[in-house]
Amino acid sequence: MFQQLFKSIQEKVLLTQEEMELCKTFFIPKKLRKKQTLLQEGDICIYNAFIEKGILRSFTMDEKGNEHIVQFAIEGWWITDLSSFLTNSASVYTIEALEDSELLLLTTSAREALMDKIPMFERYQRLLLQNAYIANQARINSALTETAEEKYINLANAYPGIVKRVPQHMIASYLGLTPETLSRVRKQINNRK
Amino acid sequence: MFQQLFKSIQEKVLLTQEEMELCKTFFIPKKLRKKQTLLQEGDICIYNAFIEKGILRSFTMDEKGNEHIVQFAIEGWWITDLSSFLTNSASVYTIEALEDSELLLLTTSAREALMDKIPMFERYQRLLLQNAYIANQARINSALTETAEEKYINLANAYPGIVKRVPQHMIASYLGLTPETLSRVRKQINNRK
DNA sequence: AATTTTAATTGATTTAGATCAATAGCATTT
DNA sequence: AAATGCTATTGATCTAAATCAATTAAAATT
Repeated sequence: MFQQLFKSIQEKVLLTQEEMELCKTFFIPKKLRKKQTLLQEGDICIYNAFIEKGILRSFTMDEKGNEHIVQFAIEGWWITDLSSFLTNSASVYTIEALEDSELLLLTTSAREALMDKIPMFERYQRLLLQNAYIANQARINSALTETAEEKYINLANAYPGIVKRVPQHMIASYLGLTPETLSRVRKQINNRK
Repeated sequence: MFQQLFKSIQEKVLLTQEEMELCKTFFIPKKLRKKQTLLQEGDICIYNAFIEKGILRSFTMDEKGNEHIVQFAIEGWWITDLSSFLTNSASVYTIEALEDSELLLLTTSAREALMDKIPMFERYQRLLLQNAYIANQARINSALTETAEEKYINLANAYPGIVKRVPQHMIASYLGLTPETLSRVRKQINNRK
């Protein structure tokens, strides 16, 4: 149940055996079936979720009913609406399982208690945030500078696991393209090969 | 010299008088005149910069010579190329002063030493990263969902200080628009008033 | 296996914003 | 105050991607 989590932690910091045991007590295991949600838009996000197995997405819905995917997350990654989670404000995102998934949930208070009791856990959280920050900067830069085709090719190279696992129209949504445009982009790429 | 920095820190965590004195010894003061750079694309970013006074931007240059502004930062904010800073890799961004500016610089090793000696400084860094992460998520969502006009109006509301202080074509660049488009968007908004 | 639902493709048309080009408005420098 | 270099505006045209619409393909459900 905790394999992926401790693998993720140990890649970044060193915990003692006792700290790892203590750590376990703060998480709430949770299974989600495909299409079930961890968070509904408008609700307050009370969990920071680590994914042991499966894949989830977070997305917004605009006035016209179009979904915009803000994040995908697979095994070994964390997902939450950080803004809602940290400030107890209504969430603008919905978080949904795209496959049957197994999660380890951390409430705000459990997260803070863990960081107070295990300083290396706070470091782990900071290192995760640093990586997420870098990834988001790269995504902003991509949105500002790349064509539809470049966006798709770069995503497929950087995260082949996600592109293979997720319906194509969701990849389009993540890239800020329509499904039709992504279909044509892919056709173009194949024609050239 | 350290007013803004300690104001920023104290908004997030509590340091003792001794910790604050210790803290000061790790920073390198630096003045930049308008148009001078803190970092050139291709160089390794060895500083994390806190801005006591002034305003800076980080940007990339594409093959056609177009600049794309990734970040603005004013008094009380931090700026760096986090990816280059943390991994000692060549920077893809240039960081430049838009006005005469006063900075406090932290090298990688100084930052790590500070975090080891003052746990609350690590917490401060984590809290900064959390806010930056939330802001970047919002910006990604904006790029995916908003029209040119919405992007401009929302930026002007969220950061009036920056929009007033920076040339219009740089605001356009930050929003992923051409200067011509932003000029027309502004005209439209004014015509309606 | 048949039916319903959901996803992807293809074509025709539209549109938001980009590009190209010229002009006008400011600041700075001489 | 003339000249130089930025900055913003305005108009004409172009284009990448969106939208609308229909068809085909693949999953999921009965």
